[in-house]
Parts: sequence; C-alpha cells; structure tokens
Amino acid sequence: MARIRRSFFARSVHAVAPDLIGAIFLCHGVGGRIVEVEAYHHTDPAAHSYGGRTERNAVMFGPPGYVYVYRSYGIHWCVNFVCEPKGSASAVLIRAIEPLEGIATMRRRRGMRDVRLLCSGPGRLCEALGISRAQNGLALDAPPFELHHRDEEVEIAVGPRIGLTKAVDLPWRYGLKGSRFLSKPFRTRSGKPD
DNA sequence: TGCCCGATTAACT
DNA sequence: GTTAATCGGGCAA
Repeated sequence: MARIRRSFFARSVHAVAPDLIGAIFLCHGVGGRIVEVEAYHHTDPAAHSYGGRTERNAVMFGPPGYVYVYRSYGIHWCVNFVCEPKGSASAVLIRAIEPLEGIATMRRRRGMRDVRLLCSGPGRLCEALGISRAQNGLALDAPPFELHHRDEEVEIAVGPRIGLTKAVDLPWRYGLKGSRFLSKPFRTRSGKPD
C-alpha cells in the first residue's frame, strides 16, 4: 500500500477530505481505516482559523501535511490534517476510524471492549491512538505516524457537519458509505440510514 | 482578571 | 432525550 506524501495535502481541503476516506492511519502502529472526516476551510466561520492566527491554531497556518491537535470541551483531544498551501489555514478533522491494528492497546486506553466504540468519534479515536498535545505540529509522513492510500475504490457519503453552532448546513462531512464505524449515520434523501 | 462557551462523550432518566 | 464533566481561547472591562 502506497504511503501518502506531504504533497497530497497541498490541495483544496475539499479535494483532500474525500480522498482520505479509506486511507490507513496509524500512530505508533495503532490505528486503522479512516471512515469519516470533516473539512474546515479558513473562510468558514466554524473553522478555528477563521478569526486569525492564535497560539492554539498556529499549526493550521503552517505548511500542509502536519497535524493540528486541539482540546475539545476541556476534556477530549481532536486531530486534524493541515491542507492547502502554507498559510491558507485549512484542515481536515479526522472523526472516525475502523480499528485494524493494535486493538488490544485501544481497548486498554479506552477502557471498553466494543470495537465499534473504540474510534467512532474525534475524541474517542485520539484516546485510542494515544494522540494528545504531544503530537501537535508533527509531520504526517514520519514516525510516530503512518499514512497509506486506500487500496480500493470506495463509495463516499456526504452530509452536514456534526456538533457545530456556526455554518451548520454546509455539506462538508465525508464518510465511507455503509460503514459500521461512523460516529453517526449519514442520511439519504429517502431518510434511510446510509 | 472574569466570564462565556465549544469541531465531545458517557452516564443518566 | 438530557446533562455533567472540565478547561483554555477569546474577548470585554
């Protein structure tokens, strides 16, 4: 399986986000298949970079191919991949992973056995993969990370992002259609779970 | 300095 | 469906 290089991220965040669905993401050999992401463009009121550069979001203003980790609700960590040319301050939030490698480690860190709940949410997957502020600003193409292109075609579901209070209707959430490891199901036009 | 609130989660009823 | 947990960023004063 081909390793994803930094140049992969030097594109529109809306091109990178769906291309990450199905990719393999590991931290210290623990992780699996990315099944859900959200795009955050710097012109988007919901993006952390929208109001300009601060100490917290500084990594978003740096070059693409690095991780931006932030604390959510004072409790959880969430991980983003920085995209677009340096300074455009856009990133993709990794929201859910299908666990494949290091499942015993994930279970220990998460304190639960159900594989379906190990990485199905941005805070959950960071706990399972051991990602925290210590990884903020690290490059994706070097240890402790491993990132590989998907090895087969996938069907991608699209919908509005989750948990926002701004720009709630923009359809910038992408997922692996039919995956059992999504943080929430996508809805089809008929209203059936996707 | 003080105050409000969030790209969440799990444990409730 | 509802809510507590928990804390740093951002802004008003």
